[in-house]
Amino acid sequence: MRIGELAARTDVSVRSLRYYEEQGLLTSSRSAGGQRHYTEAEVERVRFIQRLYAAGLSSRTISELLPCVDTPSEGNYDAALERMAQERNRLSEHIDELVRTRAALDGLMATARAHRESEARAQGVRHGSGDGASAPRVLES
Amino acid sequence: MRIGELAARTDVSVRSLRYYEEQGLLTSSRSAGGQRHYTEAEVERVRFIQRLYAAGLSSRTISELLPCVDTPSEGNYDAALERMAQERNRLSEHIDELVRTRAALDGLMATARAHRESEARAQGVRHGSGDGASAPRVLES
DNA sequence: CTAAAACCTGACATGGATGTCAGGGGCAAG
DNA sequence: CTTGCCCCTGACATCCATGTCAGGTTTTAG
Repeated sequence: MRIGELAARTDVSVRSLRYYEEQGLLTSSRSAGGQRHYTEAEVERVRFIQRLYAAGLSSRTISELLPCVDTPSEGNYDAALERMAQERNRLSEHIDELVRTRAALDGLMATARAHRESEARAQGVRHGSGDGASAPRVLES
Repeated sequence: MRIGELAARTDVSVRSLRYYEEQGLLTSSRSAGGQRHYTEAEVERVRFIQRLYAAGLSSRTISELLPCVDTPSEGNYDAALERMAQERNRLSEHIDELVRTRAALDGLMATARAHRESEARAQGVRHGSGDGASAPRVLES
């Protein structure tokens, strides 16, 4: 398939696909006229690349990882494994942090709801300035 | 405390703290000479801001959320709640994606280990070209 | 054959958080 | 007062994935 179709099927812009190739993350065969051609396999590969990007890996890191996927050969196992383990850790930490943030957000929402309801209970209150209470303490880790 | 101390205690650069203020995420009182002064409360606030950044919220989004934390008043609850719910979803999706990516990484590592061992078993093999097997299929979602 | 659609390369633009530098004050200790 | 350290503003730099535009070629449909 040509680049446009790959782009459509992966929801990644044509621009980005060319960029991936520039960064050595993706390869293509070329037609006589110089146009890029891809096989089905590239669809998954692009999705995988996107996933790694979403995980916060830089294209340089990705390009260090992919050779191991491409051409498993003795040389790159150890280095790649270490690299992957390292990124796995980073990723886990990041996930934990996001989970904590989500919890904080939940706390914030709960507090907001509670405040809204207490305000609703005290009907006919003075408008516009709330109750003057200090900010809800939802910021702790 | 002055900005340098806040920076040290939150592990956020002085530059960034000023930037937060510029974006309306943080306020400070000023000394006669114009220097920023902060209270203890700001330490937690900065940490919270960092957390939201880490969760992928933009400073604009954060600044839409924080007023609710600061001055809970009728007007901003509904909007802020909706906003928070929305960001919570984004966050959850993001987390799921990262978890999937981590799983994919685990698969990759397992495959790499397996290959290394199978190569170790077949001792004295020709060096440098692996076994010519096609790339491990670890890319599925 | 021709026109439209898709592709090519190369270059410059963007956004967002942050780094960094310049030139000038504030403030405490000696 | 002076020295040293921290602070101020403003501006420009950087990184990185993408967007976008220009000018030209290839492919495909009619």
